[in-house]
Amino acid sequence: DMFPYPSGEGLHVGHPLGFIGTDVSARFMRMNGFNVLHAMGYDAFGLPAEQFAVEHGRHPRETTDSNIANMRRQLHALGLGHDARRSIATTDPQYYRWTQWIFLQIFNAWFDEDAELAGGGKGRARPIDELITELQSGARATTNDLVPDLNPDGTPWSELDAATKRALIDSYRLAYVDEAPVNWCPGLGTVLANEEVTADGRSERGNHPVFRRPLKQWKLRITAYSDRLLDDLALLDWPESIKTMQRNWIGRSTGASALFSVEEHEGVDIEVFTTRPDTLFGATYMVLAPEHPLLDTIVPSEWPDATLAADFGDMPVSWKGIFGADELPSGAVRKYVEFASRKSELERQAEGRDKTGVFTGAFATNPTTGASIPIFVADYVLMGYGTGAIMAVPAHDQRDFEFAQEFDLPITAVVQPPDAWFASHSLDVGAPANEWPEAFTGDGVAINSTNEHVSLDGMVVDDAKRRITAWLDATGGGAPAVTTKLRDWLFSRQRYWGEPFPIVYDADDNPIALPESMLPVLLPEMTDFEPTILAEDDPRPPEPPLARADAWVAVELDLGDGEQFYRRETNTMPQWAGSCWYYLRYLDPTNEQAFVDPAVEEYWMVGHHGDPNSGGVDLYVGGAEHAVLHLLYARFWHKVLFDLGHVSTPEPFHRLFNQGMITAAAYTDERGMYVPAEQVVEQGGEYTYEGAPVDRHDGKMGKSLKNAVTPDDIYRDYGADTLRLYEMFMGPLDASRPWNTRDITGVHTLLRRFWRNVVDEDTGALRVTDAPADDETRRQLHRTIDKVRADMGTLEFNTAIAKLFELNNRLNVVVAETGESPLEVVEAMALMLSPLAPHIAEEVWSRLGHEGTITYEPFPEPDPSQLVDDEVEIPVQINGKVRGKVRVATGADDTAHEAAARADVKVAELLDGVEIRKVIIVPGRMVNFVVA
RNA sequence: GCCCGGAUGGCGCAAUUGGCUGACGCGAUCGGCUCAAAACCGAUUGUCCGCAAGGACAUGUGGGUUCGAGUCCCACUCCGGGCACCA
Repeated sequence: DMFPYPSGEGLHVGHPLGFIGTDVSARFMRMNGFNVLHAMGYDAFGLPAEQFAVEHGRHPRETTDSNIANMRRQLHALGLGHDARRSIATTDPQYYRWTQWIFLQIFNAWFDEDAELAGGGKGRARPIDELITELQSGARATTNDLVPDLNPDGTPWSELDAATKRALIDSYRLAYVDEAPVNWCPGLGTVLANEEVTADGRSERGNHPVFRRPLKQWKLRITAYSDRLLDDLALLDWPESIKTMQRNWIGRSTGASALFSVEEHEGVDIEVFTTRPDTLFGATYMVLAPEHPLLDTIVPSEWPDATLAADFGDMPVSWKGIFGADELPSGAVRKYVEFASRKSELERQAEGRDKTGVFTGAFATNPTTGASIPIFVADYVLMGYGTGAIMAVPAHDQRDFEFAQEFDLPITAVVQPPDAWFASHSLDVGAPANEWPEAFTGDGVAINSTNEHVSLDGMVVDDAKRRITAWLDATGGGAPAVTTKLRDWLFSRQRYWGEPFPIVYDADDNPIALPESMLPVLLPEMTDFEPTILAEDDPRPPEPPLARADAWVAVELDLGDGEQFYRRETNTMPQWAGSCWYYLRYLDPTNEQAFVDPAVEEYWMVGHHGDPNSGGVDLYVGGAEHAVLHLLYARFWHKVLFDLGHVSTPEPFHRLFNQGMITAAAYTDERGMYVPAEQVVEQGGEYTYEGAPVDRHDGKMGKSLKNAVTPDDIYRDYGADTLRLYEMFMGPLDASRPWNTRDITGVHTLLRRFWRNVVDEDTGALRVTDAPADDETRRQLHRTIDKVRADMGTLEFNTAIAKLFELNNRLNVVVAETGESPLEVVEAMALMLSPLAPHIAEEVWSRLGHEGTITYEPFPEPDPSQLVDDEVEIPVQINGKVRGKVRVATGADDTAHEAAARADVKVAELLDGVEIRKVIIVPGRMVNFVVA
């Protein structure tokens, strides 16, 4: 009858706040009658299987099951094991099958920008068959903005050849093969999505350098959904910071497009996007991205020294680029393009903002001024954003300003900065722009912006934008435009581990979807499944491990045209594919007829949280590190499934809660190297390691900082309940918290004292009485229930636990005085403790004589009559300083409050003989005398 | 550089959302129990002045609004996170 110490085995936990927080809130919700599906993360099973396999030189499939079993043991050790959880193994053939099935839905869909949405707005996915019908019937034009050169003349469908028809349809698909510059990471032997590359140009996993390289890869058309992904954030109960991150990542900008005609090339226009169309008159040159398709067209055979516009005088030598002044334009441009494409993101970063570029030899005409302006190619313009070309307005854009200084290009002010701006730069008011130290990007009045058709002069920026955009629109030289930073999602990886694509290629290299009946496509057994790691400068294309499985790659199938030979797609899907829909599979994990039964899906996903707007998972607890990865990708897949009628809510996760991480003190020596934290000695605020002083700072627990604390010792010495309770008591769940082992004794004491208030440890007998609690204890009990209930609902477990401490402290007093605990208090205590410390609560519950488990008992309800007091103590202030305290009856009027306050001896003394200017009374709160 | 958070005792953190700052826990100090230590139990614990009663000062810094500011406004400092040549 000693205190029970539930424990487990082999525990390694990186950041268990989320697991335990999820479990505690799930238990609480279930006790309140919610239906709870407890889905541990798809890859929450410790090491990702593939990484584990590579580190241990084993086949991933061998390791996954033991990996999951290991995680189960860990969860059990934390007291997280209970029957509501369901799990699915990522190796489950059914899971492969339905992931591939969803991919086929995406592949066989297109985005109709004009289709009405049920909830208002436009643009949704539709089956590709409907597109084909529209094309055949002529209801839809056969030109396609997605790939403009497929059928530029709009030749009718019936006159197109089969190859063009097929290419046209493929270009509409939400999943498509594209040859374009991608993030190539030789260190991992695979390509990566933009979201998986860090700001300093390295892979998020493994921290290897990443290079840009054109490769043929699968992409998903997430950009089609950028408006809805942005707008629907309003429906969600998510942390504002995550919403902001998604907004920034999608990066919608509004502005205008404008056409600049290329001189000497009849009918060739360069389209630019700008958020500052009001500065069009100040465009003194243009820049194309190194990958811009028009480069080939416009570069002349000779440098145009003779034809340079008068403004530029002799062409500066620097314009010919950094590879020698004797190059012809084509050579200079080609070498520059090569130079730019070979640079890694890391090198770009290291070079800072230094502007490089080459003059293409061609000129364009500024549509407002008619001036000839040179066209450059430079890598500060990115092909992936806007149109891959810009009009450069050096006076009002800092990047253009720096480039113009580097290359001696004219800088013309078309917005007048305020006088204060000139003053702050020690310039005379109205000084010409080529004397400025930086571009002026603020608001001001347009100048130098008049031609014979339009004038902006005198207008503020917003008015000028509207005016010039209207003029561009009217003349056909441009239009209002919206651009986003979001790019299509690069979806293929050169790894063994991952779902194979349900795609084969025919003799003409056309991708063909496998029929549903041929799913799942399983990975072949291979002995060598490691990715091909290439040197950074190796020109060979990356080879996926599956390409080496010859017998698997070549297949003979009947796909409608009789038996034919096909070649399987050898890339695999990224880890995100599975995590994009696992929450749906958890609803119905053993279903072999569908990825989820529609009735089951509707039961769990629709409107259980009382908010009809978004639906989806009621509460999703997870880390903020997935803000623009999993949480964006899953929203995208879910919306496609929604559009195609496979799920019934527009969003996957209604309420998102980001748990914090457990950090720990880490120490660095003089060289900045981490030293083992457990061997650091503290003495009088100074920290030393092997006698040498070290610096202390906080960091995420882990191997790299040498500061991991394994909870093994904690649950061995104190039990899993104590560990759970400690982690929930450390502070708010959404904040990262430093681990401090010695703080554990506090919560352990709470459990031990509660246990002793129920059980006599010497005899094992209950010390519980049916007699009612005294009035004060009972009032405190109901107040505690009220507060704990509220705090649990908002996931504020730390303050809920504080209240349980207080109630148990009261119980200590009662037991000390009477030798017994009132049953009503003990039962409520056990119930309130149950989500937080399930083992001890269950044990107490059972000892109290209850048959069933405490897990399904409803959470206690407060008695409202116990929550109100007859009297309340309030402070009496004089000039805002507390000078006394008085008791007033609940609901007393102002007069009674003032009378009570004046009756206080000390207050009366201080008020004696002074002029009272005003009396502020907040009933039930305070009385304040304002005196002279 | 831009966008989010945050800063309260020796420490982790509370504060009914403008109304008694520091709940609860850790640590520390003193005491009890003990041959002794651990465990356990009790008391004290924001700082300063004071024997005490009591008083003054205190929520990163400097201003402001208010009868009253940890909370609201303005300017700044530091810490954490995210983004970053996005036209």
